[in-house]
Amino acid sequence: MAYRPIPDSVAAIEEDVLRAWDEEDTFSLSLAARDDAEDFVFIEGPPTANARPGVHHILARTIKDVIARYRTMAGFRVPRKAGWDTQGLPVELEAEKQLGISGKPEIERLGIQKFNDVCRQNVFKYQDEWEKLSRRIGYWLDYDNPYVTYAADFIESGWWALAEIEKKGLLYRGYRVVPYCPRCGTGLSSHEVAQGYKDVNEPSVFIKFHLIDDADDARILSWTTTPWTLPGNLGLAVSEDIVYVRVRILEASKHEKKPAPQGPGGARPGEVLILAKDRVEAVIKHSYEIIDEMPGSELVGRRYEAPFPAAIDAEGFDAAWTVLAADFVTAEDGTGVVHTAVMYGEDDFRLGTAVGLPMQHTVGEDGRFLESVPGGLAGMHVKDKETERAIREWLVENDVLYFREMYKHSYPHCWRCDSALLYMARDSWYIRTTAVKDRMLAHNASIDWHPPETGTGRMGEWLSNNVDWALSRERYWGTPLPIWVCSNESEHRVVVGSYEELAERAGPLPADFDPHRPGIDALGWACEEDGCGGRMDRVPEVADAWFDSGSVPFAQWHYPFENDDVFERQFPADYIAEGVDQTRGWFYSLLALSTILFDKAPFRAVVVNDQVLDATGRKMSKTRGNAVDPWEAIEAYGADVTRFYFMSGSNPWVPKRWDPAALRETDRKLFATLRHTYRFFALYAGEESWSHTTEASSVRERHDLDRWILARLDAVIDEVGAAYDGFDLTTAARRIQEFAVDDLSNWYVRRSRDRFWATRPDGKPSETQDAFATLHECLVVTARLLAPLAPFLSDWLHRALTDGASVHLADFPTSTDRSEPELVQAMNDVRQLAGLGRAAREEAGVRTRQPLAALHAVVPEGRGLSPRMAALLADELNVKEVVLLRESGNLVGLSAKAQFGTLGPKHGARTPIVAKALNALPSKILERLRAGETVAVEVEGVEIQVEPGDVTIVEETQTDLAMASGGGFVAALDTELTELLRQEGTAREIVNRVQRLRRDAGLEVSDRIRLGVAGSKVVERAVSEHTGYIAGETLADVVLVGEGEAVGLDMTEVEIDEFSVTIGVERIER
RNA sequence: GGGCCCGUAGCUCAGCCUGGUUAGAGCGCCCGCCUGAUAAGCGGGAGGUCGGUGGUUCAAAUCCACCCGGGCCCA
Repeated sequence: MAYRPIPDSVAAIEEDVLRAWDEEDTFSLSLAARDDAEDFVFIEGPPTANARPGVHHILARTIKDVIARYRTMAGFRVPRKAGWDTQGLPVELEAEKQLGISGKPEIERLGIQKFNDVCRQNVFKYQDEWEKLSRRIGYWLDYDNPYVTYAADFIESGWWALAEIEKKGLLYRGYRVVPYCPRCGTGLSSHEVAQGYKDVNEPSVFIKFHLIDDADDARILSWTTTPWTLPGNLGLAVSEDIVYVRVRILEASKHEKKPAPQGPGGARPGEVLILAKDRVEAVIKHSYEIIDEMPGSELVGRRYEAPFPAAIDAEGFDAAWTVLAADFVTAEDGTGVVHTAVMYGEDDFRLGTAVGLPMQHTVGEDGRFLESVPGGLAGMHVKDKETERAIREWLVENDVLYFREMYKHSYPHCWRCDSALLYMARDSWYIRTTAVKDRMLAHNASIDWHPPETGTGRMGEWLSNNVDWALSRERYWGTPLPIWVCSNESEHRVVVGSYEELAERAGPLPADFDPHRPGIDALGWACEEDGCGGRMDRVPEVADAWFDSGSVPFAQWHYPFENDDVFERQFPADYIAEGVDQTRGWFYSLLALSTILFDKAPFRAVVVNDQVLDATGRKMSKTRGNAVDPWEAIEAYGADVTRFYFMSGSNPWVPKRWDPAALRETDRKLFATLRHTYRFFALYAGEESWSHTTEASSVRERHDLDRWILARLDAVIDEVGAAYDGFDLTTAARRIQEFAVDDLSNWYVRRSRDRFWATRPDGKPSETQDAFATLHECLVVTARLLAPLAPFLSDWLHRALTDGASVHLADFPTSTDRSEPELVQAMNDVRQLAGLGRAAREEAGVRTRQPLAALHAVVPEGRGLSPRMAALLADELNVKEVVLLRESGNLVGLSAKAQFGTLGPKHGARTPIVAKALNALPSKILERLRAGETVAVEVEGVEIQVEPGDVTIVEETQTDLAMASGGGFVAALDTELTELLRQEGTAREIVNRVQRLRRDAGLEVSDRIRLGVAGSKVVERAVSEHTGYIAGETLADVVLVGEGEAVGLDMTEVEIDEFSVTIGVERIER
């Protein structure tokens, strides 16, 4: 049969394969083929379909795909449901942008219904693009039946989960300080905050709080990096254990070169300031004297003047504007006195609750100061530059600013809209994840993390500092919280766990019920508590979108309302794979919900990938304009190459630089080699009319090269299988590449070339069938090994080699018992010697085409070189014979290399001296050691027993032959040229020139020719002596030597060394 | 301030867990070779204080401590 010619272009190959997949629906077939098999469960982490996929998504999706394809081939059924994350802030932001509005008031003015309609339409704005890219890179997923987080079924499962959480008493409403985005108008969960830390340089201020009724008229000095919280100040926290001092400002500045204070504010000579003793040096900019020292406890209870007196009505709160004791205060930064704004800090809020401070806001939901705030600040946005200036002016006017300086720190920003977050006390719904912290830690420890340190470190550390999950979002497009609360008594509440339950209470629902706002907001009923008479209304919030993604394991099946059996089978998942940024994102939300609802780890294994950086190692970002378009990459290099590059370059969890040079290299190295190897195979299988239905001899009877490459193949099958099993895709990729390039192409095919044509020049019968059968098997198996990583070329090759069967429907190869350790070792030795022999040739300046008489070789002790191996080596190096120096008895001396591993424990500090002595041992003693004797040797006056294992003995040679050595091997070439050798060399040169002429003339490899050669006597004699050889190599039926003979041939002049030769090649028509 | 990762040749990375003699690949560069796969392939060479300092040890890229630089994540 004829094997298909392989297209030159990668794109053509990949398009061929894509077409085949579409036509036969290979993905479905691959699932159907495993219908009765055990499930290997994968969950697709849902991408948000409201942004274009980037090149890093190829990395993440490749990992997912490789493992799924491998497990399928290994005998599992691996269903892969696509999924889309469709709710939450990102979608709302996109809608706002499209509608040209911004912020909650404008949304409500427009109407929630209209707004949510736009959200819904926008969700799949980029879905096509995601699907297109995913298909093109060969990421197999069931895109026809995806789970969609906004679907009513999906949301109902979420409701069920929340009702369960309520039943367990883990759902509560709390007034807590949360990171709040004033632009989005919602609090963020801790794992969202985790996404948005940025380094900022902001003003921090040292404030003088004027004590009331103080003998020195002293001011307590406090420090804050958030001046906007000062109007909300209600207390000053000190530590009872820290020592505080009163310092009096003297006239001169302490820092002569840099007179302080900088900027406005400052302190007048004679003014008395109070702060922690340890902070004086760092904080006080003037020269000063310490006039008193006291523990913080002495300050507690003192009253001071409010910096913004009217901002808060503290009538009836005795603790307001007093010094308070708190255990969170340290003297490590600031002044050892912490300004406390009850509503704007977690510690502050806790302290305020404890001592009874008023809970009043000075900042509104929109991030602007309320009317009560003096100084013209009302209505100003707290984070604006002008606001900062206005606050500063107020502080200066009221003589409370001591010092202002820029302070660099990292501060959380909204991960979507980039606004600086404000810590604000908000009413919010929580899941009490802290109640299951230990269980989460235990489950996390059971997960097979790749790499492990992400599990133990990043995730583990995070979990041990777990805080309750702030679940609610005061937004519009999301899973509505199914919580109905009584208008009379907030303790009367119902968490609705299904639409059926809702219908029972609120009346029948339409068939196509949509649970989204605002429709759901209108549903209510009379409070069911006896005699209450209140009305049950839904709380206005929606759920954090992470709640949706965390619900995927059950909600994708609409569990528990249907598909119980599927869910049971598919939970927990066997593996997931996402970016490291999901540690506190999806990985966490999965773990939290799974622990609360099922007390199980939601996935058994996870492969974490890091980012893809640009070529210079910087993060890719749209704003920087250094993001690589995934389509460009695929057009330039193909999907296989891109996938393989990501997998083979380094482990997925190492940050990667996008390296076009490495991509090209990947193509040239592995993929081009495979294409060439196939082309070679197909060409000669065609010439020799071989097909894989041809009977070959049993492996035992085959040539050394065949048995060797098959032994290697088996070893590689085991290594690659084990690597895939262990999620070690990088090792799998590298092992395959080494085999395909180094072993198969660069040695097996290279050494076997002439075994692929039946008419061998030497006239001996060849084992062509065996060679074809062996190469065919190697190619088929390599395709299968490679299939998960490079699904395109592997499938193309597999189909071409096996009558059209897709590689993705094949089983993963298993090794058979064909290992031949001695043969593999011997072949390694030969390859070592071949390398050294080439080096020796280069040393001697003798080209390989010139035959030489002999190679004198040394192999490491205990190893030999069979005649067949020697012949192989002789052929490779173009020498007449290979002589083992040991056997020829020539030129061999011995030298020793001390083995530190065994010597060290025996000789301790004397090891280096002993080693030196042993390395100098004479051959006579080494002979005895080699024979297995233990020998007594004197080292610096001390006799030691040297055992055979203490040294490695290497054979050495003293020779004037061209030689190279290394690793216990020596290759020495006899470079003396006899007349015969010269002639033969010339004959080979002629062959080489003729082959070039054949190719230049566009001849087929099997075309027969008439050959004419003319030149000097030396050349003509060489040709005459080797006519048979030349004819055989060049497929010349007729060889005409000499000017007079080669008449009628079109002669070309070529150079061979110093001779000029004319050669004529003419195809013989048959 | 804390957690995790990384720092080895001009570049991209192995090796480190389990210490052992002259630290390996690939790319790039220089030189050479081969070619019945050929806009390929092979070999050789130059190139490294293994981020720094200290420690443990007969012996440290490897183990420990501290520091420096980079990244990610948090406070």
